[in-house]
Amino acid sequence: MKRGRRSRIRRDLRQEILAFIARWYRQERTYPTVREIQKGLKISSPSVVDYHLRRLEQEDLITRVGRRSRGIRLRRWPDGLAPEEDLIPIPFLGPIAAGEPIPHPDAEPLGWIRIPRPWLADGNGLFALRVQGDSMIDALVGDGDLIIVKPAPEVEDGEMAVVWLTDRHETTLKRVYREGDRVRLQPAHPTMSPLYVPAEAIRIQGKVIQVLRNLNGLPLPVEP
Amino acid sequence: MKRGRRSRIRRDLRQEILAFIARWYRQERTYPTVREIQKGLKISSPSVVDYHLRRLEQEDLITRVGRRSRGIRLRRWPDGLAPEEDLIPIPFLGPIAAGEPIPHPDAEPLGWIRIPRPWLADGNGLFALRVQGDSMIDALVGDGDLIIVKPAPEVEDGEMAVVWLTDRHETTLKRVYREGDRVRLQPAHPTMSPLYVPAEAIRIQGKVIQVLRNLNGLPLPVEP
DNA sequence: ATATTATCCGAACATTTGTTCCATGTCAAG
DNA sequence: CTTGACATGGAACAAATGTTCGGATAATAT
Repeated sequence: MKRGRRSRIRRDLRQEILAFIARWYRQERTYPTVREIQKGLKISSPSVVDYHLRRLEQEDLITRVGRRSRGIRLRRWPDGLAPEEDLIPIPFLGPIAAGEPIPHPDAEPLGWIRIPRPWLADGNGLFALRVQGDSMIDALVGDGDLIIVKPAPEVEDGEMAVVWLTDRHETTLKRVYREGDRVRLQPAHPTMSPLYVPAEAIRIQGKVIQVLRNLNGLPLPVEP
Repeated sequence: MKRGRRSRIRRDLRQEILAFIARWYRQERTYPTVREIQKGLKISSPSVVDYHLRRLEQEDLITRVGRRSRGIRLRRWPDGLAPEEDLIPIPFLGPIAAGEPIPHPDAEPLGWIRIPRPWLADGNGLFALRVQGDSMIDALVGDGDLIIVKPAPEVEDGEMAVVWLTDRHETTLKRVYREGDRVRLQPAHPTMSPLYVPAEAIRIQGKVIQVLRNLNGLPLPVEP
């Protein structure tokens, strides 16, 4: 057995291989062969690749189907390398009614609703709530509507916000305008008159960035 | 050369192969090998498959990448075998304002908006309109909202419909209730009072099955 | 009928690809 | 240092896969 100079052990070769598979899939929409991985990562022998693939399989990160060519399948996507999804899952945190504060954003989601990516500038941190009752009707939000909320302690003047009124123990949706030491809460409905409250009597919970409503009976589906 | 009994020529074998590739891809998310096609369609020799694959390539229905295994790629999906898309394109027909009738459903679309499949019972025949102005505000539909409409000459009692008022030359959204020879048009807003008109003074244009609203400035994107 | 074209068939060849074997090297713990 | 787990290297085998070739048959045009 010949032995040239050994290259040093690559401590994270396993992760490199995983990432390579993911990148390959993203570009080619198919999985690489053992030898394509070998060449792509300049590994000296297919047996090394095979060795790591077995390990990855033990760790449940990939599966291999039989002896078929290109039989590698990713079970989990390495961070940041998941293929671009068209639909972004937003956690659904439950109903929201006038008399109750909104659920904590980190609460265990009751389900997920998937929103087309182009509809959202950034899906991060968003959550969805189902509106109960007509209390937000002057924000043009009716019973059963689904709202997508971005948590935020403050909002720009004029933005539609989820507001918790500390003294009334009420949640509402209003456009918020700061006016000195008080705040004007303006309904979306043009003929409704605004509400003025002291600045310390409200807590901004977040911005409403989207309202979704289905009219034909069934509400927008939330997947478990 | 031996010669057993020949099987009759399969006149549409080429199409069968194409369909087989599509089915295989739908299920496996990868492309079949020549011999997998051969076995799947009970073809006597891989050369027959190869022969048809060349033809399909000439017809620009598939591509083949080099000598790589599983190197077939579909260029067009045979009818009815396209993979299930998560997003259904709905034609966007333009703005709708109080004073104008809605565009004809068959009009040339100005763009497309893609709606998640689970949100729609059936995407067939639907179209999207952008609401202009506040004239439909008592249906909880505001300026800039996008509505998804299913064309229909009639609606069930209580359904939200796009209604053309023939004498006023106005388009509105209302819930429709038949009451003898007149019709009650009920706003979605609970405090607004209904409008009563003679049955012949309205034209039902369709049902509103969805309302979509983006609050953070940008309207829901319509792709050209 | 004859000619022409399209299709099929079996076999074999040439690569590609998955897999195994065994020797050897690397590294950290004891 | 010794040990053991982990990792690498080279080679070869076996199976799979893509491809070619010559000839046959079937369908269609002339």
